[in-house]
Amino acid sequence: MGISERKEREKTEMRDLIRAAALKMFLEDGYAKTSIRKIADAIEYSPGTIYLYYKDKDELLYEVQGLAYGKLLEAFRTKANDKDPLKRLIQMGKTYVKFGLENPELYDLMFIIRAPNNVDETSHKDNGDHTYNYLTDTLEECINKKLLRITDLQLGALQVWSMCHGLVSLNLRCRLKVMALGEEEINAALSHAIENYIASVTL
Amino acid sequence: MGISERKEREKTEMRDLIRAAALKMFLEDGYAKTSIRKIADAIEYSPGTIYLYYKDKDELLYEVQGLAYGKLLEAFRTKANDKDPLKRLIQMGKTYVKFGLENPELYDLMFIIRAPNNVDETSHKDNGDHTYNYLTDTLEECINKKLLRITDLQLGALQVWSMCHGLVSLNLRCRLKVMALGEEEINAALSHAIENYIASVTL
DNA sequence: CAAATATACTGAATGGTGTTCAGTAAATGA
DNA sequence: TCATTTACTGAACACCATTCAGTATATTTG
Repeated sequence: MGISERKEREKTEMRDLIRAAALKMFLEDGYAKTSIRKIADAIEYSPGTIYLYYKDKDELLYEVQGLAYGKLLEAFRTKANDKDPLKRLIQMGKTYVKFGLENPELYDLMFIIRAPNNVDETSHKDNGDHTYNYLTDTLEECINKKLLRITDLQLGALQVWSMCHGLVSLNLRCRLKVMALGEEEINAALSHAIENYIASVTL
Repeated sequence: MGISERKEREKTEMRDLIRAAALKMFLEDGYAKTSIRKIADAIEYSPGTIYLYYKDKDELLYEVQGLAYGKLLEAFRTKANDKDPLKRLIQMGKTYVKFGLENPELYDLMFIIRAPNNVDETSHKDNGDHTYNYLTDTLEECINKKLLRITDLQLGALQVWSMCHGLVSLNLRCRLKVMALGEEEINAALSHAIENYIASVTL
């Protein structure tokens, strides 16, 4: 029976269509401002149809998060691949911050938005894990080669990630206003902060 | 004329009433889930009345942020006041993280929610500034006494704050799931991370 | 004191949101 | 050919922030 296979194909194609439209609109206008109605309009279907393919808006967010984690991983692979793990670590930090500042809406949905807690995890989790592992692998190499003041892998990863996320998210949410810096100065400060931090944990 | 003074008083009393109800409900249910209608219900006025005292929901958020910054400052003053600036810095870090984890909805509205950009700043800003200055003052003392690997005050403040905010916000948003730790372990990890970080920048 | 004005408040209405579901029309299977 | 399954629709539901004509009370003026 080729029919059921075709139906299967059409089903995943429809899911892809919805996901793609959602990604585009989430990127442009953000998750909150993108309504199911608008997505439905964009793909020329009725709002109800989307619910035949996705349980709710959260599940759609979850899928797009998977794509976004993949994009970040790709950025790491192309821009943070120095042989020297320490240099790679610095490249990673800068790539991460740059990624966040250049894709604010995407970063938002990846790490700032309240995560849906009603969705089963599949490929989404994989992409997230792979990206996180890219960090732990690099960090492990640094630790093994005794390049860092850091000795605990998990604790180190938590620190590096938190520092980078803190820099990006405080800036995206305009909470660095208290520092009374111009936009240029802020970007420079973020860059300096990440360099300076890695330097301070380097032996 | 005592009348206009009484009217003035009544006006600020009404603002206080609304602000207090909003604070309570924001704390319990979060900003997003607290509707103007619910606040109006709680104080037994109609929704329209709230708009006679606050321009919009954002302005209400802005006011409550002021209160929240004040609460954090109070926590610093009572729990992070060691004479030794280095010890004080560590106390501050721990106090900050504890504050965030114990008041998730408050922390949310202080540092994670999209800031309103349509509001004039007054006492809100003051509270935020004072809290930030508590950090820079402590850090400045550490730098002056040459206790830290940090030399630039602003850069140092940015780093310390970002690290703490990163730890809290990643955890509040359940993004530390990738680390596959239990709740107990996570809390310990956050505590360790902050200690370990300060230690690594200590001379 | 009475009339005019200013103030405080209401609640229905507007235009949005996510989500559901009875109904329809087309494709498939018997 | 007819019954059934499948895909889709769009109106309806219960919310949301915000506005504004209308009302009722309080104050000021003549």
